[in-house]
Amino acid sequence: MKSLVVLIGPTGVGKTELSLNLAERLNSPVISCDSRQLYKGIPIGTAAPTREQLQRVKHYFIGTLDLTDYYSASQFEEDALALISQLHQTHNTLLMTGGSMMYIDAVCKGIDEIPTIDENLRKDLFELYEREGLDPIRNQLKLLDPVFYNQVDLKNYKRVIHALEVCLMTGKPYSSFRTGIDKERPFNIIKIGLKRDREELYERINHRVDGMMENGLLEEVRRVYPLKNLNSLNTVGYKELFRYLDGEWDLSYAVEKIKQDSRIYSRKQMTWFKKDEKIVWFSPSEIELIFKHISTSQK
RNA sequence: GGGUAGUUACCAGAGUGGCCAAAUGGGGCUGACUGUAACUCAGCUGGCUUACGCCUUCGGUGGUUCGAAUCCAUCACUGCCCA
Repeated sequence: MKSLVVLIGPTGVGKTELSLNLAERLNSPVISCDSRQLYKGIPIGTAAPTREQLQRVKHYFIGTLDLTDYYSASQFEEDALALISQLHQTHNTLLMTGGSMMYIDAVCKGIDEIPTIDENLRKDLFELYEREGLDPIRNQLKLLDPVFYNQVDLKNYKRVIHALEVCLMTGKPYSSFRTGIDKERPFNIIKIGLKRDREELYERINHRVDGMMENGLLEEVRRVYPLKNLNSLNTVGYKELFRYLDGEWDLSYAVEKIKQDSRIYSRKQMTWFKKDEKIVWFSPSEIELIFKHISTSQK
């Protein structure tokens, strides 16, 4: 049976460095599972692997998309499964790593088949929302999909709009696409979680942000500033510095906000991961111990 | 030394006699989340309690009052102005 080892953890916990060690031991490339490192041109703020790290181990899904490209968890599911299947021909065990919760689940559990939404329809609905608020959208959804209407958080405009998009696009209720059934994968999945004390994690995040600034994050943000409204740049590290460039915030405040938003993001990740009972959690020292055992048993 | 404004929960800041455990914002915490997900959204945030509720708070102390964060006296501290 082929396997996929998935290294999971919140932002800043140290996945990248550990993934290199693991990949070398497993003799596997690294399949990145990060919804932002996927994009070209934003390596500093997304803490993408460095050039040296990329040379050390072959990586997939790093810097492969343009910021203007449309992408989604569902597409990642498709792309990742195709890659995994191909790599499994030559590798028994593969390593995937990343913190994008939904992308991980898309690969491990699958996402229901839903047609991709037409760009214009999405735009029209969003404009309707901006113009008249959520009420007309809610009302249409209530008509077209009363089941989902009763399930959604009706204040969450993204979920509400998306559900309506699907209804209008397909002529069927959104809820009819939602099976809630996990897909079977033709390989064994091992989930390893890297954990750290919150205080330590926060410290690492804060330091990492300072390091990003020293490494030219502001320049990187300036370069993509003209594209600031793209979803790909609705991202911690960018949205805050955009506000600095807009003249709304001063620089030190924006940097503090990056740290704060990163901490919040790491917490949201943990909330999501906590529900996943398949994850086996290790602290860095426990991982070190395991590595030591592996290396002695190999001698 | 004189005058004046102030001292409210983690922070900022409303509240000027009962409807006050005390608006609001920030921060913090907890959670939801199957196609734009580093998105988007929600709840909690004095203590005990599942809850009804009870208890301790609005700089300190002492008063007035049926009743005080709110009124009075006094002490302490802080800002500003004058010496």
